Amino acid sequence: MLANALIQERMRGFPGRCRAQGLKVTHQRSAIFRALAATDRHPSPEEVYAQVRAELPSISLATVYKVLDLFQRHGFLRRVSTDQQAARYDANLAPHHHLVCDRCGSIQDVPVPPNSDLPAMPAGVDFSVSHTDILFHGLCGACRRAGPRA
Amino acid sequence: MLANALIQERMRGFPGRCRAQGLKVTHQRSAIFRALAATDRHPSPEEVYAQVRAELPSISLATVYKVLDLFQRHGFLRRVSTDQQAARYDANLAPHHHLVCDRCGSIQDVPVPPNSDLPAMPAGVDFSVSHTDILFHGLCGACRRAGPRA
DNA sequence: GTGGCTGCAAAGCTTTTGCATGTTC
DNA sequence: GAACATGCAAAAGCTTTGCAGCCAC
Repeated sequence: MLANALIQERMRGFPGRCRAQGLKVTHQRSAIFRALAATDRHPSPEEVYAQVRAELPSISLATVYKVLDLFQRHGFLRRVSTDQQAARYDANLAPHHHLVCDRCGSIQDVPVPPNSDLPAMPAGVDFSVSHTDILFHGLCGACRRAGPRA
Repeated sequence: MLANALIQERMRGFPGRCRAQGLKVTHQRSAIFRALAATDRHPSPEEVYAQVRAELPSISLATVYKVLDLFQRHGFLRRVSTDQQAARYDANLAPHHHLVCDRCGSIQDVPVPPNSDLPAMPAGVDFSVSHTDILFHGLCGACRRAGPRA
């Protein structure tokens, strides 16, 4: 669980930012955004749904999918690239990388060391980069200690 | 289409490498591996299936899935991390990064500049890294030229 | 009041599974 | 011949869609 101060920092201005983009502020949207702001575990839509249902028991999974997609298109969230089946979302918009455990599927944040550069694109490639994702694949501490076959 | 020399280079020793790992060499497996060795477009299972069917019309999609997974677990292929729905596979095992077009979904290889280092993991993080994926997201040349809304 | 949002249910796409048959070694 | 691989069909995820009713503005 994250510090309350960070959660409130992430929630600050949420209604205003929605309205600035022409989005209506509904209970469902606030609850979904709060569920993501309150964790650094990069939940899947199903996990967001489970979390939000505690607060809004009648919300539907379809709404969760629609809102997550909406938030992503408006830059409130990012979708984490992973080769897992289910999508994973991240409300941490500060620059950081990800550690993806290939056994249990957990995703941890890695802060970017202050003086580090992103890898450079070679000159002359016909592509305009909007975001660089860095994923370290391997085994998280718990899975590594669980042994080679657990 | 890739140069024949590169394709043959990638196919070289394929039967021996299978047997060395205790895998039987079937027509289906050879055709699937060749389909991936012959392209740098990182095809999805469905695309591999379409390609291989030209040669083996009776192959099933389930076999394609099983063999792609098998090859990945034995290190013959890598699965590209992307947030697209369908998996994408890559037979290029040389170090390289990927350009992922967020509009059309195409994936291009980027050679790693010779003197570049991978981003470092901060010390003290409890995670053992086996592979680092670097994904540049953005728009490919064709999509960018197609305009902001195409 | 109106346009946009939600909930529901159905459908769509991707992937996995169980099992009988066929193939490699 | 034994062990393993394939093909089929069914099922299991995950995600999207269409639409009637509801809600924020």
